[in-house]
Amino acid sequence: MSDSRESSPRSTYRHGDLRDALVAAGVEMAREGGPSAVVLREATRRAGVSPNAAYRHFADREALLHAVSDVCLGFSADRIQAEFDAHPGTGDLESDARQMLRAVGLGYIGFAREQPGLFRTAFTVPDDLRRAADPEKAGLNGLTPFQLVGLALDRLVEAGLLPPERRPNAEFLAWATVHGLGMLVIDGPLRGLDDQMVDYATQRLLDMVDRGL
Amino acid sequence: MSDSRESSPRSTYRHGDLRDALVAAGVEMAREGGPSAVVLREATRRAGVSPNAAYRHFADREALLHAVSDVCLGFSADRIQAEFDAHPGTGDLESDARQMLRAVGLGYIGFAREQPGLFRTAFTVPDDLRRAADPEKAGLNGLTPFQLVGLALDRLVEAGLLPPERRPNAEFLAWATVHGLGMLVIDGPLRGLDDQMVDYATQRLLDMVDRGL
DNA sequence: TGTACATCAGTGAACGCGCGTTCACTGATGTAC
DNA sequence: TGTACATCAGTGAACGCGCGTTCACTGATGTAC
Repeated sequence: MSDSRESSPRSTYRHGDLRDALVAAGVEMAREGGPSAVVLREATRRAGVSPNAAYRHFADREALLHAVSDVCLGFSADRIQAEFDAHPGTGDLESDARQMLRAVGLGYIGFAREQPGLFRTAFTVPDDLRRAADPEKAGLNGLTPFQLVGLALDRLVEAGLLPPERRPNAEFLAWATVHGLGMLVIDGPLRGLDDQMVDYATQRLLDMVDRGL
Repeated sequence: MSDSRESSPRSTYRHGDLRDALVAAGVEMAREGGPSAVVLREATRRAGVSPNAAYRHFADREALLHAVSDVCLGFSADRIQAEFDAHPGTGDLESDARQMLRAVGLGYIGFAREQPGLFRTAFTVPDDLRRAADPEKAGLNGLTPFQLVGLALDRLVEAGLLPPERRPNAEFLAWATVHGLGMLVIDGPLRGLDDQMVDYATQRLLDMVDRGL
């Protein structure tokens, strides 16, 4: 303490929670530029740590990216949940079930539009690792987006609006639909579309799913 | 000719069609790794030319990527057209119209699965340029994928299967649907899915569109 | 309570790499006379 | 048909950059005695 050696303060030494700090930095980079913007060196820079320190916590860049991607997936689940909460049930089984599915779609596309970088990071996995859609990549409520869609579909079956024999794997259909619009709008040829037009397309898309499922 | 100076052969000098050679090289790179794999230096290398030679034909890397992307879009149109041709009309207006829309979907998803790199290059534009879906990014038949969807939808209207008031902008809906499945399957969380399962999901997705449009 | 020691999260420097882009240039080609 | 010349598609070398990753290390911390 009163030792007067010139050693620098080293306030960052023994960081405490470097792993989380790196992931948090990675998420910010993902927010700004999607998965390819998640750069290991930059993450350490933002965490105030030397580049190689990251290797204490991640095998390589890929491992960091996966961790970041999982967080993003959780965020998307939260966004969908928020849309649920904004549309409380009326008590009518049928309309509530349909509202719930719409809420999933709205939340999903909302997330894509509001956080395109995080969206792309959550839903495009890097080259080789093929992982299922299940581990603990959940939101605050403990559910993944995939499970939230499933929940909504279950309600539709309960309400008698979806024939039970069409229930299995129906997640893929609903999911693909909103995913496609999200992608086209944030990253594809539909980029120029103004907000109003996207709102409109979203509604019509959800109508189509409603009718077509 | 008989000049015995030691000057190297320079067979590549005055290339002849360097622009096309660079685009072709770019397409091959895109095929292997998507848009981010389209690397200017590598393109010149494959064309047997010095790196800066590219700047005679493209303002920068971005410009090359756009040219490559346009070619990919044309390829996708060709693939859709091939699916058309594989399902010749029976004469029945209704079923032909429906078959045609299905063919667009099948061709689109087929292209995504068979050529994921080209698919991603065709349908994800780089960061800033927001361009409409129209210039001469067409296939051999002179039509863009977007226009092909439109054609199929027009037939549905003619056949009385799609109410005219729902026709405007219906391209977005059909497009988003197949685009989403394509993306999820080649690049997203549905990557692990085996071919059979993807076929099945595709059919059900097209059923849904058929019913829901 | 004090001391010796093993652990291991961080440091600092360096590596090789491939990228996009710019520079001043050269020499094959097409055109005007 | 032959010659002078402008054009411009290519060369070759170099730049600065930021990346991922590896190396040998150091010193704060927790634990055993």
